[in-house]
Amino acid sequence: MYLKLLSDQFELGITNISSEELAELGGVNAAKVRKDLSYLGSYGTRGVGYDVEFLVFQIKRELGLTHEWHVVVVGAGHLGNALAGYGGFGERGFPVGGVVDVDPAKIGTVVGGVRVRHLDELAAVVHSRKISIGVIATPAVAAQHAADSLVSAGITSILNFAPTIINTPHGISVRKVDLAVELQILSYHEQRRANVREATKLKAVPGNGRRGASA
Amino acid sequence: MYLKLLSDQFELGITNISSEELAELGGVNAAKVRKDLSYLGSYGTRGVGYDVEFLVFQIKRELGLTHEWHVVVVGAGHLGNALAGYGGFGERGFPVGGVVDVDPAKIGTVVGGVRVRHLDELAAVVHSRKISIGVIATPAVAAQHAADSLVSAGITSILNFAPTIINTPHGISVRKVDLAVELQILSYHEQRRANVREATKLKAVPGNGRRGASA
DNA sequence: ACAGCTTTGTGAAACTGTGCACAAGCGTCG
DNA sequence: CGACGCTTGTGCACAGTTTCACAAAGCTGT
Ligand SMILES: NC(=O)c1ccc[n+]([C@@H]2O[C@H](COP(=O)([O-])OP(=O)(O)OC[C@H]3O[C@@H](n4cnc5c(N)ncnc54)[C@H](O)[C@@H]3O)[C@@H](O)[C@H]2O)c1
Ligand SMILES: NC(=O)c1ccc[n+]([C@@H]2O[C@H](COP(=O)([O-])OP(=O)(O)OC[C@H]3O[C@@H](n4cnc5c(N)ncnc54)[C@H](O)[C@@H]3O)[C@@H](O)[C@H]2O)c1
Repeated sequence: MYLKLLSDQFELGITNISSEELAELGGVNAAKVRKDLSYLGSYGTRGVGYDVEFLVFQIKRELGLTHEWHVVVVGAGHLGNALAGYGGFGERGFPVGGVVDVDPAKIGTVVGGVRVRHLDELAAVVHSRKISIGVIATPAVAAQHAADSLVSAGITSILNFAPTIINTPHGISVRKVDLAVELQILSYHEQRRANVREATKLKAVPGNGRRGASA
Repeated sequence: MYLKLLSDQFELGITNISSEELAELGGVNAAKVRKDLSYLGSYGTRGVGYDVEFLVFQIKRELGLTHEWHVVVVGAGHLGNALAGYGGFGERGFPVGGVVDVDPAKIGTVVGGVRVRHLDELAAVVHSRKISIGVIATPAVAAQHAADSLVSAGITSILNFAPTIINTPHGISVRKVDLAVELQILSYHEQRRANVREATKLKAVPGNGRRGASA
């Protein structure tokens, strides 16, 4: 978040920023900002603030963003297309270095300037570009297979969009983006707003008379 | 997460589950599972476990998923199309109840069975279906405008895909999905794996000799 | 009816994260 | 060149979360 905010500020011509201002932009506490940034090193100047450009560099260094990370997308369907065709990743340092699928109708088509290749060629795609991050955009049933293929091909980080938990060997980083979960969190808040009266009792008296219903 | 896991288990014909098993599926601690579930009420049976179907119902009730929540998508571009055309939301209780855009070329086209309407008609779309959740899939520069339009139309929850922080009045729930951030987290782990030697010093001696560079 | 086994529900402890408050350090200005 | 104002960096306290550990409770078989 800090990286995004600071990059945006830098674009606007801001060269220096205080923890107070940065906290305001990010909607967090200023002390937290300072503590977070202190993990990078002691790069602020007392009485002045932080040098925006320098801080951007330091955060990028810490996150490993000093060079680009090509990613490979598995599944060239709706989502795979949107992802590959989306320039935003390249801008943020993650160009799409390959797209694979199993559907003969998809193979050979070009999405986002990249030709779709067969899943069997995944290892070749990965090695040719030294790719270490894979994105799963296949249906849920194929997600585990996709993950296994990625791991065999030498991928060590996976971003999973399929709404299923995938199993990977130890040492592989996996992150899951589940849009339905995001919506559920929103619906929970909506629900809460709808009946504030009952909600206040939530933690105090959770069993609200329905106790025996499980019998 | 529990809802998803339990629903999946129920589909597989599992009618009863212990906190131990559920913890295993979710990759968390069994005591945590029990404490989490205890907030819903005391619905387990000692010596036996939890009734899967009943627990699914209880979680749905708590999350406000006893009825469907229609959502409105703002922006009918790549992402808006993928979202509207994606049946997964409807299945999980969030059917797309409307799509709006400002591009005349997009308006009138049909995505995922829904006709794209003009942003000006947002309030009408929202009221006709009693929609309270809006999804922003516009370019970053238009995200704030989209948010303002949603709020004026009466929306109280927003899911934002644009890589920018939006300002909303108090009382509006906002969640942000930033895919670049997910990739950055993965690249951080990759980075760590690449140089474990230096990484061990990270917290102890953060300023590794580059201190003066900001001057 | 009761022993033995299993699993929940939950205090208490351990751990992690957040925020306050202030000394230390830097820049500026008279 | 020293006083003053501003902002960082961090010790400490508080808050929240996770885990442990065990009594309570249900089920099965005798
Ligand atoms: N479309 C969305 O907006 C959206 C949103 C959230 C989550 N998702 C999830 O993303 C995934 C993809 O969604 P989609 O709408 O793009 O689906 P889709 O059906 O349009 O595309 C899936 C693609 O995966 C390919 N595929 C199938 N098995 C494969 C395998 N073993 N290896 C490689 N490729 C394989 C198919 O040929 C197809 O091209 C799904 O799991 C979905 O739940 C999609
Ligand atoms: N495509 C992806 O895979 C992807 C991934 C992550 C994030 N995003 C983000 O999602 C957003 C949309 O991406 P996209 O690829 O679909 O872009 P896109 O350009 O394909 O679509 C944007 C759509 O929004 C419409 N629009 C513009 N201003 C509007 C306004 N004020 N009100 C309503 N509609 C408006 C445009 O007419 C267009 O149809 C962007 O902010 C992007 O950063 C996209």
